Amino acid sequence: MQYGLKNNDRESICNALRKDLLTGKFAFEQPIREQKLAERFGTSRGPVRDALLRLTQEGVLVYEPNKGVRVSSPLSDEERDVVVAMRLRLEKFCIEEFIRDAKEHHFIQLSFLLERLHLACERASLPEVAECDLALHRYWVAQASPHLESLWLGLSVRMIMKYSRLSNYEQVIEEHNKIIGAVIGRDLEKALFYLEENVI
Amino acid sequence: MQYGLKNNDRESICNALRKDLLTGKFAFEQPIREQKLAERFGTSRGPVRDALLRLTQEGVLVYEPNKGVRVSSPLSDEERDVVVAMRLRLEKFCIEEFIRDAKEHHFIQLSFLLERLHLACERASLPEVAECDLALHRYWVAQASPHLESLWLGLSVRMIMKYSRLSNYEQVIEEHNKIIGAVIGRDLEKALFYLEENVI
DNA sequence: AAACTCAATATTGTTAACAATCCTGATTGA
DNA sequence: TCAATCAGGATTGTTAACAATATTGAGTTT
Repeated sequence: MQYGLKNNDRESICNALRKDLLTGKFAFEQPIREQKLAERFGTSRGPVRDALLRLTQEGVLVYEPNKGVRVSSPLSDEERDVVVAMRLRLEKFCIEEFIRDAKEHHFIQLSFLLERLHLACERASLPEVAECDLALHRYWVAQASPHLESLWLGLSVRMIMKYSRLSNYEQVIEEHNKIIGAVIGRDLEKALFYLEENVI
Repeated sequence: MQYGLKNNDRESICNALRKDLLTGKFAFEQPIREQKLAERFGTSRGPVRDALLRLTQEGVLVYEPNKGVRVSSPLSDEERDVVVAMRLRLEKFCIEEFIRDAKEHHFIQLSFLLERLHLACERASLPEVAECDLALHRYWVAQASPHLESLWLGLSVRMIMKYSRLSNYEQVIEEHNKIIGAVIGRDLEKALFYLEENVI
C-alpha cells in the first residue's frame, strides 16, 4: 500500500497520516506505535517520529513523555465554535488580500483546484474530497500569507475532524462554486458572505 | 551556560530556544545550525531537530527541505492584527471557562504565578518577564482547554516576537493585577475588559 | 573580468543500535 | 484472596555513523 519514499520522508508521511486522521481511519484516543508506521512506510522510526511530532503540534495527536502519541479526543462543541471563529477571521483576511492582489494565473490555478474538487465529489471519495477542499482553501491562504498557513492548517484539520460536512457532495460543490465565482469576479463582499456560509 | 539534560531533552531545548527567540537573541532570517545547538545543549542532533521542528510548526522558524530552518520574518501589521484577534477570541473563551470552574487552589496557583511576574519585573529581566507573562496566561488556557493550548502558544509567541510591550514593567504589573483581581473575584465582565486591554 | 566546472566542504536526512522508561503478568508473602 | 514485588518484554528516547544534498571557492575558459 505504501511504496518506498526517497528523501524527505517526513513530509509525505505527515500528509498521509493527516489524511487518514481526517477521514477517521484511527479511533479517538487510539495510541499510535512508531515501529508499525515505520514498517508501513518502509522507513526507520526517525522520519515517523518527525511526522508524529508535527501532527501533535497541529493538535491532531496528543503526546505524553515516554508513552508516545495517541489520537486526540474530539473538541467540545464550544471549543469547535472558537476554532471556527478563529479560522473565519484568518481566512477572511486572506481572501481579502487574495482578491486584491491576485493575477490571472492565480485564478486559473483556482479553477483547476475547483475542477479537482468536482471530480472528487463525483467519485464520492471522502478522503479525496477532504484533501481537495483543504487544498482549495489553503491556496488563497498560502498566497495571501505564508506566515499564517500552518496556523490555518491546524485549525482546519481539527474542525473537520470534529464534525465533517464534507459528505454532502452536492452542497460542497455548490458552496465552492459560489465562493470561487465571487473571488474571480473580485466581489469581496459576496466572497466573504459565501465563505461564512461554508466555514461552519 | 547549558547543563546536561537527562531525558526528554527536546522539551527543554524547545523552551530554551523559544525564550531566546522571544527576547530577540536571534536576528530575523538568521539560519539555525543543528550541530551548533547540539553542542550548546550537550546532546546529539536528534533532540535538537525535534525542537526545531516544533518551533517551525509554531511559526517561529521557517523550514526549507535540505536547507534547515531560519528565523521567520516578522509579521506584517495586518497579519499581527489577525493574530491578536484570534488570540483574544481564544483566551476570552478560556477565561470564561476558568472563572466558571476554578477552585480555590487554582486561584492560589494564579497568585503564585502573578508573584513570579512581579519578581521578574522588579529584576527588570526581559526574558524572565516574557516567560512569566506567558506562563500566567497559559495557566488559564491549559486549565480551560488543553486542546487549544498549543494553538494559543503559537499565537502568543508570534505576537510577542513582532512587537513586545513587555519592557514597560510597571504597566505589565498593573495590567495583570487588574485581570487577576477580576478573575479571582469571578467578575467575568471586568476580566474580559482588562484582558482586552492587555492583549494588544 | 565574467561565467562556467567541479571538487572539497558543510549541512541536512536517514538508519540501526543502544539506553531509559513503561507496562504486563507471574510469583510471593501475609 | 489480595496486594506487593519484580523480572521480561514492549515502547519510547538518544546517539553516532553514514547517505544525500547544498554551498563554497579555486581554477578554467571565453
